[in-house]
Amino acid sequence: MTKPKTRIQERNQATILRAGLDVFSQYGFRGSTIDQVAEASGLSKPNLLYYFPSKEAIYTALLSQLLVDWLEPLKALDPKGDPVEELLAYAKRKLAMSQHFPQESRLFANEILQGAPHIGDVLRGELRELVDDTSVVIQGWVDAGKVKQVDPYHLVFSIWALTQHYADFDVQVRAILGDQDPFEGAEDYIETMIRRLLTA
Amino acid sequence: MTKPKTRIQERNQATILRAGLDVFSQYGFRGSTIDQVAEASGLSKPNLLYYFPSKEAIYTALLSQLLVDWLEPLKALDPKGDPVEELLAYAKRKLAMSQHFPQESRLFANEILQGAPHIGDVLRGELRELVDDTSVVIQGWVDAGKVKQVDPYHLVFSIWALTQHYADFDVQVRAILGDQDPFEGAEDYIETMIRRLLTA
DNA sequence: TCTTGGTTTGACCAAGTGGTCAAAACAACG
DNA sequence: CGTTGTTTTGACCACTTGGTCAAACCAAGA
Repeated sequence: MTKPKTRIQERNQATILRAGLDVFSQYGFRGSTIDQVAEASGLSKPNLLYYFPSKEAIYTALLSQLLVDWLEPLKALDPKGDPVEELLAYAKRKLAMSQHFPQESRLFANEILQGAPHIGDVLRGELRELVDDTSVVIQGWVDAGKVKQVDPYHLVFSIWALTQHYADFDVQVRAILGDQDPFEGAEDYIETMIRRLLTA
Repeated sequence: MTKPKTRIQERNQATILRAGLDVFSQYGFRGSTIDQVAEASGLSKPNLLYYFPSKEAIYTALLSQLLVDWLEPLKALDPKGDPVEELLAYAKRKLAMSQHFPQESRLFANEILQGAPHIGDVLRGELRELVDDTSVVIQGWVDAGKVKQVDPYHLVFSIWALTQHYADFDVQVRAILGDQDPFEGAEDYIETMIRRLLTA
């Protein structure tokens, strides 16, 4: 059994994780320093290392929490629901995550860009199984004639790509759109794209 | 006038840039070290610094070359061509770049993820103008009824997202697809997606 | 009050970092 | 061969980095 945490522990660990997310999501694991995280969290470096044993511990704590949130929406896809609406709901949920938790998206992107050294196993294990299962469901919809012919795997990839792009490439998107909010247009666009892709 | 380069300079600078691409594309600017680049290029660190004055000089040299290659395909879009075929050709070209030059794509992704500190000006300047121009062309096609109603900006974003995803998230895509080559399915999928989006 | 256990910090360390420099090694040409 | 300009390197430096540690601080209960 794990020992109960004091309120101070609870608060400081949360503070550190938030600060770590700020820093790691921007610079990646190697490009970030403990001092940056300490600075961002308002704690001294030794104090920070009192709550987490190492830089890596902060990073992996963030990543494992992230993976839970990340896989959850795909699990929520209901095989018995209306195919197009289910996939649309999934895409919208992913887009909302890009809008409201862009740092999580960028943290993930950084990890993948660097070759997924910390989560390669999860990708080849849990994630792969989950996408395999989802693909079976989608293929079922295709075979039943409920949606047009489409490769299930690449469909999933495309939803990821389209939605995460607005978080990961936020700077670029805003540089081009200027003052305009990207996410309004994005939601309509993605809905249109998916509907035209899947319905006759 | 710039002084002519010797053959050795030519060769070593090219070697260094290739090595720099390997390293920077994986770890980003801050996460990479001169020693890594030196190691990867087979040169000693002082020797490397004989050809480039600093780590940043290598990085910016790579970035500026990259930006040229990056913007070029969009410029090649022909307003007088067939709309769907033009956009398909653009997407395919971008996908081919993801396939054959994934490191360039990841270098760019890293730079953007970190907030584009070195190329923010280019994004807000040259890139924005280019996309503005392209959007006018696409909107013209829409108004002329040559393609279905679609937001030109988000259409461009979606082509970027779909194609670059296969380079930037290569590890993840391959973790899910296993031995299967991602790019075969990707090309068909993207073509289908764009056709269904744009044609009745 | 004193004690106890969690909390915070200044000082420190070894390794890694970007970068310099003088000297050595080399290439090319008269 | 000797000279001259280019290339390469070992040694070095100041600073940063991840991490340690003993000591100080503090909160709460006996």
